[in-house]
Amino acid sequence: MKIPHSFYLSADVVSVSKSLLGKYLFTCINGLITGGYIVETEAYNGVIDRASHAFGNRKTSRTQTMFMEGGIAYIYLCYGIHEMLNVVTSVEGQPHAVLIRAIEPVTGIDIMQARRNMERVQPNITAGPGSLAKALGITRNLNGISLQSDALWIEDRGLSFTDEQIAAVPRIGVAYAGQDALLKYRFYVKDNRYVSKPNK
DNA sequence: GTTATGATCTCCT
DNA sequence: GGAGATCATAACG
Repeated sequence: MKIPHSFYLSADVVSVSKSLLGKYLFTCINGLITGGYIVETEAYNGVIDRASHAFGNRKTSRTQTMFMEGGIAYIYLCYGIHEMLNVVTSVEGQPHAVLIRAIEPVTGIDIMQARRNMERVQPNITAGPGSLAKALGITRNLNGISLQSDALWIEDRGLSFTDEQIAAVPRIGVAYAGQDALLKYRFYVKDNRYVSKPNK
């Protein structure tokens, strides 16, 4: 059921980002399984992408996870508050990653609701990378974990979308990246309630 | 050692 | 529509 390791070794992070739409993402934290299918992603295209932490081949203790072989998770803290989940792709030495921005919840919705302190289930329970990580119980101690593990993994259950159902637009929150901020590296399923709203 | 800032979200007006 | 939260990271001295 888990997507094979070879899937993540593709050199084309943009097409992997697109392919991940409709795939099922799960976590098992403290024995609690939560997950759903991915409806929004963004591609971070290695050393030539100004929006990427690894731009210019910048190797630091934080970014070393991105330089490892694909098929693992890159998780980091942003704005001092939010954990972000990325899927590392391509071969060792190529710091490509896909930011998972939103899922449509399927499994363990009550658990996600409790983690988010929400009285009612609303679409924004898993819309946006920070919310998504919180709902799934993802923290930095999962940084570098294999996607073949039993704590964090992605499955293919046969769901997929056509090009007409997928929108490609510029990424969110990367205005500092100059020209690269214009690249259409954000992909989402049109008309899905769980896609994050652009914050402005 | 110090400082500026961010792949964001929530609450307030 | 806008500001505050809150801290690891990276660049600089």
